[in-house]
Amino acid sequence: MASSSAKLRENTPSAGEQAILKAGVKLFSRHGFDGVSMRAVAREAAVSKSNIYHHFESKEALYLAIIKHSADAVSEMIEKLAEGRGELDARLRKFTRSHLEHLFRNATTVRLVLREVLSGTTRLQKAMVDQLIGGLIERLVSIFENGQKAGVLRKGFDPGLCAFLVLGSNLFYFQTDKLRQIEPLNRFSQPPEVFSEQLTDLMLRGMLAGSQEEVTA
Amino acid sequence: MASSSAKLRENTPSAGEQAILKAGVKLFSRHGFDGVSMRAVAREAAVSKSNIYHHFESKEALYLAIIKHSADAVSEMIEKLAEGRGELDARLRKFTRSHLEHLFRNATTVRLVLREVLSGTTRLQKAMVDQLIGGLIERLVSIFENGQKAGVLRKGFDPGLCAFLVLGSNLFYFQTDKLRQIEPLNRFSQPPEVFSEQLTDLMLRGMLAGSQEEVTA
DNA sequence: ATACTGACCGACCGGACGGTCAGTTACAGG
DNA sequence: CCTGTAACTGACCGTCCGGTCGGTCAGTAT
Repeated sequence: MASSSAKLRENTPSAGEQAILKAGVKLFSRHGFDGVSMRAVAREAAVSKSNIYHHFESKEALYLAIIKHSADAVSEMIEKLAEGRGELDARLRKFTRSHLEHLFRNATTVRLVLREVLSGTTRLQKAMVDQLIGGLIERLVSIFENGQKAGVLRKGFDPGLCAFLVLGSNLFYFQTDKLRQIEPLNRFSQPPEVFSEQLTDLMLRGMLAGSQEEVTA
Repeated sequence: MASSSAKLRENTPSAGEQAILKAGVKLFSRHGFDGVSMRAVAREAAVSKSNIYHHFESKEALYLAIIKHSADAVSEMIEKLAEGRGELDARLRKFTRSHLEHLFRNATTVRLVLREVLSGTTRLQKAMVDQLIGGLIERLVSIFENGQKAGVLRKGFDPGLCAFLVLGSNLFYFQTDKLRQIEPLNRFSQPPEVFSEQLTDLMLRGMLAGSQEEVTA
C-alpha cells in the first residue's frame, strides 16, 4: 500500500530501557502508581532518573507503556490457555486449571493489570476489557453454549453467569493467595490444582444430594 | 470489678473530627493511602491541615483510625447478615443475597476495607481476617456442614471451598460493578438479585443435565 | 479576674516529588 | 578523523509533601 514501504523498524529497546521497564513493573505492581517515585524506579533499574526521561516523556507515559506491555503479555497468555479436548467436562476442567496456573506463573504482571482494571481510570478500563476480559468471557461462554446445545448441560442457567463465576473464583483465589495462610482461613485453603478441580466439579454437579451421588458413599 | 468505676466516656468526637473522618473515608477509599494528601483531606473536610494533626498524630494514624472504624462497621454488617429460616436452600439463598446487598449499600466503606485486606500490610491483613473474613467463612461453612449432616447436600464436596466460592463470587461481582457496563461485558451482566439467585441455584443444582431438570423444558 | 483546656488556624520547615537542561560518553557512517 | 545521534548523567527548578510551631479563641471551673 504505502509507496515508501517505510521499514517497520523493531525499535529494539536499549539495555537501560529494558531495565527501566522491568523495574517499573516490579515496583508499580507492588505499590501502585502513587506509591512509586521516579527516583525509586531509577534506583531499582540502576539508571539515572534523567535517563528515564530520555526514554519516556513523563511518569504517566512510563506507567502507560508498562501497562500496555503487561496487558499484551496477559492477552497473549489468555490466547494460549489450553482448553482440553473432547467432552465438555474435560474442556472446562482444563481451561479453569490452565487459567489459574497462568495467573500464578505471571503473578507480577497479572497484579499490575488487575489493579488497573479494577480501580484504574475509565479510559484504560475500557481498553483492557476489550483486550482481555472480553475475549476470556467469550471463550468461556462458548464452551458453555456448546455444552447446552449438545444437551450435556441444563438449559436453565445463564452461560454468561457461569463464565463470570469461573473467572471470578479463580481471580479471587489468586487475589487472596497471601491471605489464605492466615489462621482461620488456612483450614479451608487448598492447593491450586485441588481448588480448580473441586470448583469445576461443584459447578458441574451442584451441591444437592441425589443428583449424581458420589462414587462411593 | 473496677473499684473506681471509671466512667467509660464516649469521647464524643467534635464536628471537625467527624468531618475529617468522613473526608478521609471518601478520599482514601477512592485513591488509596498514597493517592491522598493531608491537604486534600483538610480541603474536603473544610478544616485546616493543622486541625487534623490536632486530632490525629500522623497521616498513618488517621488512616489506621479510618480503617479500624470501617472494619468495625463492616464487621457489624456481617453479623447482621440475614440467613433465612428453615430449609438449607432458603438459608443459603438469603445469606448470599443479603451479603451482596450489604456490599453495595456500604460500597465506600467496603472498598476501603477491601483494598487494605487485599493489598495492605501483613499486620493489618491478619487483624482484618480475624475480624471479618474468618467469621464470614465460618458462618457459611456451618450452613454447608449442617446441610451435609442433614443429608440434603452431597458429602463429596468441601464446605470451605463452597464458602470461598460464594464470598469470592459476590466480591468479584462487587469489584467489577463499574466494569460490567462496558461493551462486551454488559451482555452477560445481571442485576444483583438475579445474580445471587442464579449463583445459588447453580451451586445447588450444578450445570449437568439430568440432575434435576428445569421446571419447564 | 484567673487559669486552664480543647478546637482550631496561618506560617513555616526540610525534604521528596516530577520534570528540565546543559553537557559528557559511546559509537556508527562518511 | 570528523560528525551526528542516541544513551546517559548530575545539578538544578518550582511545587507539593508530611509535619511543626506559635498563637487565637470560646468555654468553664475556680
